[in-house]
This record gives sequence, structure tokens and C-alpha cells, in this order.
Amino acid sequence: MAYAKVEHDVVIDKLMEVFRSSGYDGASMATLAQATQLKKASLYHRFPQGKEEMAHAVLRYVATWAKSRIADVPVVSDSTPEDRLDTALKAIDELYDGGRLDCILRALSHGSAANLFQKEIGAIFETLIRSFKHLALEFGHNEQQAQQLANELMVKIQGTLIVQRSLGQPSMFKAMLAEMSAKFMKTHF
Amino acid sequence: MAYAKVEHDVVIDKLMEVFRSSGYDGASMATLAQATQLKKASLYHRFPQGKEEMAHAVLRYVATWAKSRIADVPVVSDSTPEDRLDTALKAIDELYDGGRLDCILRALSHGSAANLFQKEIGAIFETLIRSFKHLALEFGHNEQQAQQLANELMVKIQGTLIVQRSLGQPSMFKAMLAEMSAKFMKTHF
DNA sequence: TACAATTTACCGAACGATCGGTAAAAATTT
DNA sequence: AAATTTTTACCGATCGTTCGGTAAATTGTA
Repeated sequence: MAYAKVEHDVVIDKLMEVFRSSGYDGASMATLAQATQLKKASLYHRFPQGKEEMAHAVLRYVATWAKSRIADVPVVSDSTPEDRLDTALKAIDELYDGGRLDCILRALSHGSAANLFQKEIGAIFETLIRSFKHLALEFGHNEQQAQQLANELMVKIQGTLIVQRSLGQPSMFKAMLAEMSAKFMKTHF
Repeated sequence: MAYAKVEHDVVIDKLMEVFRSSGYDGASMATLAQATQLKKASLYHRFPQGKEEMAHAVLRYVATWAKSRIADVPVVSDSTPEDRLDTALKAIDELYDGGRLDCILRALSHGSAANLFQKEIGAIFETLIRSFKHLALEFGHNEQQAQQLANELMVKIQGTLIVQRSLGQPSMFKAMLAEMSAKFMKTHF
């Protein structure tokens, strides 16, 4: 029988899709195999440590995503702070598909995964917060204000994803991003 | 052998404890039985529809909790709006043990439970939002401001629980409640 | 270039353990 | 004794995981 050849990037993407929508406990090997088009045994060839290693691989990808799409934005300069904030928030909006998709970091933070990936997830959150704090500083906010704005953004991203889903109001996420964008740009002197 | 007699309220409390910390998929019948001190078959006697019925029972309890501890606070009058807000937020703080405990509503919103309890969970959120909006109105905020404050509070409760855990900063939740309390009380004329 | 040796990638089948769920016996209450 | 509740004992299905083996790609050798 001809068998499937699947690119590593595609496998990671499909694994992330299952983990984020089903959570760590809800993602069964059978589901992960079906999603990746690989048989269970083939997944174990690529990830000898099984499900846990798959989740680690996904988080490694998310960490690089965060660095390239959020943290390194200021480096690609020749742009205004407004442009850079807009680019970063557009990346966030894309990551969550306008709030329709769950957060992979949250999905891997609960249940039996609660203590498995804590460090990596915390590091990614810190990267994101540091990046947005840096952006806030560029707008002229002081140290404390910048830190507070970055924290508030992360909290509202997570919170809005949950509340929006429970209330069935798919407009909340984009509205919240717009509101936070305005808050970043409005500096009080 | 003498067998266990466990009060209904205690069973519900233990079931909630497991669901909120393990999620719906992560909460196995074996775990639920161990936590309630009842054998699996005894749980099926009390909840013939199994895990799903147990979760429904827990949510029914949460709904009554929300009504008695949050929604009906204004009814027990002879108190200032400040007192009533403080009482409501203290109930929230207690429910989440200062941010150390997970949210049962969120825990039952994901994985294979995503579509099972949507309506009930949405209704509870709406009850809470309506209650806090009512409180905001008492402080003199206008319709739009009150709605916005209530929404913001719910979003920040959910978001802070997640971010606080991931960052390992157990002080965020209480700080956030205090900040929101101040925001409710500060009316702009 | 041709061919053999080795490594890499994938798969079907099965493992023990645990899953959610059930039937019938034993214990308790009324 | 009748009814209710908890228990023991068990079921088929699925869990994550492993094993034995095959197909394809790569490397080494002539």
C-alpha cells in the first residue's frame, strides 16, 4: 500500500489544530493520527516520547512564531510605531482567526497538562508581554504604564476568547483589539 | 461492609472540584468516584446519564450560586452600592480562592464539552454580567459605560486566571479585582 | 554508472491499562 | 417486606504505546 509522506511543518500545524480545539486530554492518538494523515505508529517514529513530545514540538513552533511575528517586528524598521503595533496586532488577530480559534497556550495549560508545559508556556507569555511593553514605550508611555498595558492586552486576549465563545458574540475579539490599539496610541502628557 | 452515605451537596462540591481542575475530558469516572467517596456504579445510580448529567448538575449549582451570591445582592438592601459591589466581588474572590482555582465555566467550555453545556454556561455569564451592569448603573455610570464595565470585569476575571497561572504570579487576581472595583466606583461627570 | 548496504519513514497488529457503562447481589432504610 | 442505595463484578471499547516488518530514500562501493 502506498503510504503518506507528510512534511514536518504540516504535521506540526495539524497537531496544533487538534491540541488547540480538543485540549491535551481530549486529543487522542487516534484523532492526532487522523488529522496528520499519519498512522499512530508513524507518529511515534517522529515523536518517540508520544503525545507529550508532540505538544512540546507544537510549543516550540509557537515560540518561534511569537519571536518572528511579534518580538522581531521592531527590528524590521523603517516604520512608525503605529505600523509596528498594527503589524503585531494583525498577527495576533490572524493567530486566533479573529477570535474564532482557541488559544493553544491555554489549551495546553489545563488538565493533566497543567504542570507539563508550564515553563515553556510562561516563557512565551513573557516574550509577548515584553514585546508589547516595548511597543508601548515607543508610544511614550512610562515604564509602569507600558507594563500595565502589555499585561492588560494579554489578559484581555485570553479573557475575550472565553467570554466571546460563551456569549456567542463573535465580534468581541476584533473590537477588543481595536480598543487596545487605541489605548496604546493614546499617550497622556 | 458498611457503605458510604454522602450528602448530595457534598457530592456536587467534589464533582465541581474535579471538573474545574481536570476539565471535562480529563475528569474520568474513576477520579470522580474517588473524589466523591462513591463507587462508580453508585454515581450512575445518582446520575443515570453519567458524566454529562454530573456536569449539568454542577452547572445547575453554579447557576443558583450566581443568583444567590451575585444577582440577588442588591435585593438584600439597606446597604450602599459600595457595600453591594464589595460583597459581590468578595464572592467572586472566594469562588476562585483568590485566583488559585480554575473557573468551572471555562473548564466545561472546551474539548468534547465544547457544545454540550454552551447554553447553560452562556446563561450564567449573562446573569453575572447583568448583575454587575446593574451595580455599575447604581454608581451613576450610563447604560453604555455600565455594559462595558461589566463585560470588562468578566473578561478580566477569565483572562487573569489564565495569565496569572502561566506567569506564576498569584497576586494578579486580587490586584485586578481591586482595580476593577475602583473603576466601578469612579464615575466621570 | 550500477549495485549493494544502510538508514529513514511508514504501517498493521497487538499490548496492558483504563475508559464509560451495566447487571445483579448485598446492605440499608422505610 | 418493600424500596432505595451502595456494592462487587464484569463488559466492550478505546486509551497511549510498542513491536515486527515493509517500502522508500540515502549512502557507500565498484
